[in-house]
Amino acid sequence: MNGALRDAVRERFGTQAVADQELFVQPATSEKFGDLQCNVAMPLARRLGRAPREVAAGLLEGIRWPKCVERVEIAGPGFINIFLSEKWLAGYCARLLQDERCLVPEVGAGRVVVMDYSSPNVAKPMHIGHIRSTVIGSALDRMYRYLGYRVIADNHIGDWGTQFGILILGYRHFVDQEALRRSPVEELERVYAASYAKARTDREWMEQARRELVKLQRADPENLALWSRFVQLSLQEFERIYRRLGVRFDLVRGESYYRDRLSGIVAMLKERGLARESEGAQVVFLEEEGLPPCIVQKRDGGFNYATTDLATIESRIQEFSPQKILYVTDERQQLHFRQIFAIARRVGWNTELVHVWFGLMRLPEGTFSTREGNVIRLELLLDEAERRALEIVRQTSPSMPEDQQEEVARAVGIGAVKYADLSQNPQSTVVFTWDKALSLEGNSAPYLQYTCARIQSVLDKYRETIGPLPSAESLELTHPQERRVAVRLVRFADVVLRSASRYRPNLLADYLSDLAKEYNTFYQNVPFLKSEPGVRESRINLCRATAAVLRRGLTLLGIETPRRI
RNA sequence: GCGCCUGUAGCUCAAUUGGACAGAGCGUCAGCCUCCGGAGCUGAAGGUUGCAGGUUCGAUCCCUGCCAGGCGCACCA
Repeated sequence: MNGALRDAVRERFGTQAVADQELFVQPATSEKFGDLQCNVAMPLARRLGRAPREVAAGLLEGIRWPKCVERVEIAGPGFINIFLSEKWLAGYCARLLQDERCLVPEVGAGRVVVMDYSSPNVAKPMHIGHIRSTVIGSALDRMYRYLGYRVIADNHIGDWGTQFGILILGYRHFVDQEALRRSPVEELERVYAASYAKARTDREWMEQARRELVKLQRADPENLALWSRFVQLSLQEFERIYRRLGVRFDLVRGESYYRDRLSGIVAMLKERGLARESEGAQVVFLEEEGLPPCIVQKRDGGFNYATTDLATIESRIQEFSPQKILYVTDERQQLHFRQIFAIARRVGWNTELVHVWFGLMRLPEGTFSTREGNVIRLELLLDEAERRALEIVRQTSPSMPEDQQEEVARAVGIGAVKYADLSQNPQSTVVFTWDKALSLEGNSAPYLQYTCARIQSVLDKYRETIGPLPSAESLELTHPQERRVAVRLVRFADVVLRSASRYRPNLLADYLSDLAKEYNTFYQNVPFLKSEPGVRESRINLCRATAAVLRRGLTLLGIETPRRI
């Protein structure tokens, strides 16, 4: 359809008239304006100095529409309203029902994208601040994979750096082995905090920590063994959380993985005249880009995160030749990545680098920090989510066996936590409250899961009382509400594409809740199991198609859909 | 001081990057047949999109200036 319009524009107004990327058709803003609309006539009219309606009329004259178009109207100042053929809509839903992929095209086939998300620090428990990167990153990961991209999800954990000197020293003096066995990461964090506090007032202690760090960097066996143990303990705990969240990485390469490349990066930057000495450090100046200078080697000869990130890019390009590398981090790193990307461009690395940033998570009383002691551990949040969900499941499904209740509570609770984050614009700041994070009503995961379970139940009932599910071909739209559902099903593929290409899972979440709402209206107001044979089968198929899209959509967001909830 | 972001219904959030009378959920109010799962459905009330200008057929969106808040700005990541 876009093609037909674009061709018509080119033919009548010249090839320069519109850019390739320009959006031509979009969902209509109201159903009285049809199913789709095209607004291209108005900007075009301005450029041509003609009346918009006249341009629209000229555009439509003799245009060769695809067969899905029933009729077209010009309205208002020059809107082109497109009405889809009912028969085509029904046919599309029938095809969607028979297609494993819900007719979502594999636009990413043959393309590679590296994704960098979650990335917690070793020796610190994951807290609620980590959830956005993990959940948003994981949703984008799933969407890109589904679109046919080869995705390499790399958990770039903070496992190297100055903090390990302090930690090793603290470990030697303060560790409580019993506590370490009980709750390893919690204990490591305590040890680190104690050592850090001492270092701030005690110069000698600070100096010792620095020596421990140097020993580690020179591969002293004892310190290396300790470091490696800290990493292992932390990874085990992270893994436990990832399992609960259904998050999986292809690689877990911490910063340490790139440590042997760091001096090479700096040497390369110097050689190309990009880095030069300033105040004892090696610095890349980025005046042309309007950015502040970026330090790539400290005065003491040590490297910092900028160096590591550059080395990481180099390594990823060499190993995977990705078209794109995605970083999902909070907004505070915007400047840092703009610097890194600018340097990468100067070096000549032409992989597309994208910083997908999201707003900070805060508490009502302000920013949280380890030092303030007001962090909320991620595991605690997940526990609470499941607990609240279980309470409700027990109320609403008292006859369900206990282990199934728990299983449902898990899916619902975790789903609610994820959905709370995924359903809003990533870039907005989140003020954390328990009730918001664990919302189980309104526009929430359980509403969508409930809708899926209801459809499942309808299908079960059909098989029980009528027979095997009907052939997928029989699908007709005989009620206006069916049409509303069908129009939305048709949009699914576009929504997935748009949501992925704009790095906005909330666009998909919005769509799913809209679809579920239309379906529930249908469910509530239009009989189907009790309607006449024929119509009944058609409506059952519409239910099935809806379920397929809801399930697929939720899976892309990383949310489970239990058969019953 | 410079830069990035945010400000939308009482509350929590949308709005397909300039489109048609700004939409949902929660809360409030009024309803839903011995009927497929009531975690549901139908309806009502609720708005000067922070403020003031500008650009044009048209602005929550773009430009300028204010106000309020968040974040960042050379050796932490």
